[in-house]
Amino acid sequence: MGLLHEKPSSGYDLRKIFSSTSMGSFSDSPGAIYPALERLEKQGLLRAKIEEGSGLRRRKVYRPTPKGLAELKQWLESPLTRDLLIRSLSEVMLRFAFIEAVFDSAAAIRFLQQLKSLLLDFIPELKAQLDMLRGKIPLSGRLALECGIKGYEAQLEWASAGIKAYQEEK
Amino acid sequence: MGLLHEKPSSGYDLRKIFSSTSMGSFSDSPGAIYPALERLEKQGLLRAKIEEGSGLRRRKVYRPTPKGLAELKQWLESPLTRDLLIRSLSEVMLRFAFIEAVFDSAAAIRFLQQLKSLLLDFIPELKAQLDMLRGKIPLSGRLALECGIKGYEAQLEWASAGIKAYQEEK
DNA sequence: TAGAGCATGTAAGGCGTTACATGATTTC
DNA sequence: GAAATCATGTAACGCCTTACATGCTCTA
Repeated sequence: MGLLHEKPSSGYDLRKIFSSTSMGSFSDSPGAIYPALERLEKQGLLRAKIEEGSGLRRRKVYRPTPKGLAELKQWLESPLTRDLLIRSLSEVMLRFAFIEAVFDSAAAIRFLQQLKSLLLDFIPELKAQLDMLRGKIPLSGRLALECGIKGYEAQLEWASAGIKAYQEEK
Repeated sequence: MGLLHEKPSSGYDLRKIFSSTSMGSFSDSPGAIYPALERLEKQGLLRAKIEEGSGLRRRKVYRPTPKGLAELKQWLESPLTRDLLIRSLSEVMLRFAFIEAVFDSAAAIRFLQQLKSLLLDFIPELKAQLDMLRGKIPLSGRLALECGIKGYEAQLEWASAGIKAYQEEK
């Protein structure tokens, strides 16, 4: 939906995008894409338009309906939760990637600030867990937890830098 | 399989583990776990033993068969690829988490070294991509790519620190 | 004896995967 | 005219999700 809002496209276009860039690892298989587009059309979130003109074979170009755009906006605006951060960082980044095109840079800043405060709460808790576990678990377990913490710290720095970058842009 | 090698368990035990710790986000639903255990048993990778003794209700405790352990080892030993790193960091960390229990700390060091050399190749390429894209894509797109790079850099540092930690342990 | 927790399971529906099928158009 | 590429689809199969079902055991 985000991609189609930026540029109305056919299933084949989406396949090319998914197979060339490793977009959060979406499937580029036709058996996934075409039925999914049909489902979204049936739900009234997308509308297809058949293009014939340009000498090539017919293409079905999809674009979001007003209802679809509303759903997309709702998804982008839904509050970030710790749960989402743990289970699906890729979804968080996907939302960030589309937020500027659907709203504006102010919305992107708000998103980054939300992410930042979530991380500022979360990281100390993880460190506390790590301290409690010290000595009780094998080295590999401790290291794995540390890897997670380092990753979140890197994200925190990144979010701060991102906020600055947006503010300097203006 | 990794969990069952560390400690033979029932489906209920696994559900508790998956719901309490957020283990790479495995599903704790009975409709996922019980059929999966049955499939693995049918494939000859697990063997179930019914425990009755301790006054509680019957429990089916699963443990890997020799064939299952061999498969587990093969999975843990299969070479790390860039593709896996991009698509499923959680699988990489899962493998690391079990490698010490199934093999030994020397294997864990080898794993970290493999990860390190993969990252040393990969990070400069990502940076080159970022440079090429500079000015051509919206700020949010550039930032998203930067977030990925920072994450990989954090992992690289972590892997180096991990190797040191193992060497000091000895 | 009612309820909470232990423990295993089943059924319907949804969606992704792999693999195959089809036909149009461009290129050599 | 053969092969590659464009472009859309279908079918079988597998697995997960949600929700429901079952029955045992311990505690109040």
